[in-house]
Amino acid sequence: MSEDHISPRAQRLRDSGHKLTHARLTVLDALEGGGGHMTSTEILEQVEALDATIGRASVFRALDLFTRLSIVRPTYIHSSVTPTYVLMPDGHHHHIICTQCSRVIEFEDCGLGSLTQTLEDRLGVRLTGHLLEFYGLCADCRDAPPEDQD
Amino acid sequence: MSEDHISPRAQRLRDSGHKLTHARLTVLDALEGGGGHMTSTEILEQVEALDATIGRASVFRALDLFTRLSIVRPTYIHSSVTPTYVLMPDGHHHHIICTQCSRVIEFEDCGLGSLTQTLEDRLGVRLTGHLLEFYGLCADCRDAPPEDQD
DNA sequence: TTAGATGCAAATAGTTTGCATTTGT
DNA sequence: ACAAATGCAAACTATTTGCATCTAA
Repeated sequence: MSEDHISPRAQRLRDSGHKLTHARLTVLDALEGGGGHMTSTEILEQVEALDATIGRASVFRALDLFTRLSIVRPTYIHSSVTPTYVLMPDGHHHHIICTQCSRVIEFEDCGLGSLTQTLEDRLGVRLTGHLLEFYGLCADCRDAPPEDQD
Repeated sequence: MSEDHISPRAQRLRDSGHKLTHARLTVLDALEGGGGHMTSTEILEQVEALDATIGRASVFRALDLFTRLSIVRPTYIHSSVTPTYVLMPDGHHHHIICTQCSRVIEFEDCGLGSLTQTLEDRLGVRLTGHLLEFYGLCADCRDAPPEDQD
C-alpha cells in the first residue's frame, strides 16, 4: 500500500514510527468525514460503512493511538457512556457546550499561545496541544424557560 | 436531615431546585475527599466505604446531575473506559496531562476572563464554567528516552 | 403530602483480550 | 523477513433501566 499523497495526519502517524495500515487510514477517513466531532459509536458505524471487514477492536486501538499522538481527543459532550472524539487540527480545539441542549458551538481564537509558552518555561514541560471547553447556555436555551428540556 | 452548615456545593444543589439527599451529599463528600480528580470507579468505592447502603445507580445519577450543574466535569486523563471526574471549584479547572506517563499537573491562572466575556458578547451565550487541558510531556518524560514506558 | 429520589438487580452497551493470521516496511 | 498490526469472538466492565419504596421539602 504505497500511496503517493499522504495526508498530514497520516504523515504524523508514519513519523511517529507507526505503520500506515488500512485500518488506521480508514479510521482517519471516518474521522475526517465526520466534521470533527464523532462519538465512538458513530466512528464504528462509519468505519463499517467504509469497509465492513475492519474489526471493532482495531478501531478502538486506532483511536487510542490517535489520542496518544494528539491527533484526536476524547471528551464528553453529553454525559453518556460514549465519548466524543474531536479532531485537533493544529493540536488544539475549542468549543462551548450547552448544558441544556448539548449543542456544541465551536470558536477559533483562544489566545493561549502566550500561556503555553509561560507554562513550558515555568514547569519545564513540552506542550503539544490543548483543548478548551466552555460550559453554559446557548443563546436559545438562555432565553428559554428554565424547564427541563434535555 | 436539616444541617446547619451547608457547603457551597450543597447550596448550589439546593439553589438549582434539587433535593439535598443523603446519597448526593455522600457523593459530594467522596469527591471532596478525593483531591479533585477521581475516576468513576474510585468514586464508587469511596461512596461504598462511606455508606455501603447507597446504590451504584444513585452514584451515577448524582454524577450526571453534578455534571449538568458544572460542579464536576468528566474527562479522560488516561484513555480508558472510566472517565475521571474533576471538581470545578469556581466553575473552572486547568491541568496538563502528560501523554507519556499520564501524570496530571494542575495550574491556577488561565487568564480566560476576558475571553469569556468576549464570547458571551459575541455569541449571545451565558457561560458558567470552563475546562482547559494541555497535552504534552512532563519534565521527566521530556528528558527520558523516547521508548514506550507507560 | 407528594413530586422527586432511591436501591435493587437485571439488562445493556461499550470496550478489551488472546491468539492465529496477515501486512507494512 | 519479521515485528507490528489485524480480525475474530468471547470475556469483561461500566453504566443504565424499571419499578416499588422512601424521603426531603
